[in-house]
Amino acid sequence: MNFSKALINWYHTHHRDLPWRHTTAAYNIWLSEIMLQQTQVIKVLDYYRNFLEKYPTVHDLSRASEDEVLKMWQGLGYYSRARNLHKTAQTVSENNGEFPDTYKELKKLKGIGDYTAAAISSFAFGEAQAVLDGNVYRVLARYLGIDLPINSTEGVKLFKEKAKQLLDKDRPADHNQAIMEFGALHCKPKKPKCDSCPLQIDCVAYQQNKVNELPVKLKKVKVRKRYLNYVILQDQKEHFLLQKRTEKDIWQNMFEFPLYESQNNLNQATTQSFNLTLPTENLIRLTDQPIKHQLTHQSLFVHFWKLDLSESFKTYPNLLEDYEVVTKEELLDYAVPVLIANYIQKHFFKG
DNA sequence: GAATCGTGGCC
DNA sequence: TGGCCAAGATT
Repeated sequence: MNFSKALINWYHTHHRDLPWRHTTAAYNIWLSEIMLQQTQVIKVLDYYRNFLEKYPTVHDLSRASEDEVLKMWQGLGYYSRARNLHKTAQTVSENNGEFPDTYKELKKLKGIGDYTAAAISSFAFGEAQAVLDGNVYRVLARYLGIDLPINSTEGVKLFKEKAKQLLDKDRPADHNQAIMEFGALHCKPKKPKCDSCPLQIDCVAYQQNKVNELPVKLKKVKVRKRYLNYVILQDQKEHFLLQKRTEKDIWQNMFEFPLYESQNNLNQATTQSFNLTLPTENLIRLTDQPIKHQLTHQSLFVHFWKLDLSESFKTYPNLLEDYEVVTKEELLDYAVPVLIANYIQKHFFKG
């Protein structure tokens, strides 16, 4: 039995029942694939359901505001996906709501790269394009015994060739689903189930006892440390200040409290530290130890501070130009990083 | 083309 | 615990 047939046979017996596998609608497939990028299936389920409920069609999504889409995406991470999703929804909506039906045209849309174009074109339109995601890299590296780093230029080129060669061009959708599911459930990163593997006999890594050494991946993660200070500014009317992150940085277009980024952990601060045009007053630090928040390339050490004004924010009109003034309840309507969402919950709603 | 973009679970 | 990993794309 050849590679693809063995995988498809395995898939018929072992695949998970996932909601986006019950449809060939390009909109649904696209939505699920964007969400699944660098994200585990289990985490996507709720978001996928919520999005489809709120935005049944691509037109509904296109008419939403980016702020609302980001709020819906909150917690899923890699927020550029949400911004690109929104942008592509508008592009497609203007095209009568019809997605391009070829790999080549799909790739022109924001947020759709090699993998996603292959996934949509094969799942929704039956085009013979081989997907190449983390699962496929792992399965192919082991099955073929390839030790070229999967994230090197040469490696990517070779794996693309191999994936294309092995694709069952008569059943591209089944083949793609099968190889990814097989990688996710059977040929796992750790403790792969080689003992019951349908590919065991032909698997180079298994035969050479190199399963745990493949795939090879270059690690080049230099993590930088950042020290963030957020001040929870409350006025006499129990209003709070938020601002939108607009720089090309983490959490672009999401909201946060007034921020002062320092060079080290801060023991004391004033309103001047935060560039706030208020009478200089010392702030009270709410956090004893900084909250550590780990991103892929950054370690964040975050302190929260507070200052209760005895006046209204309206006393300081220039503040209103730079910040959103919101009530405690309205804080929950803004898309904020998980770190801040957690602190809001803890500080305002659980004591 | 290397660097960058979140978050949570796992061991 | 800290590094690795998860249906990658963009610049």
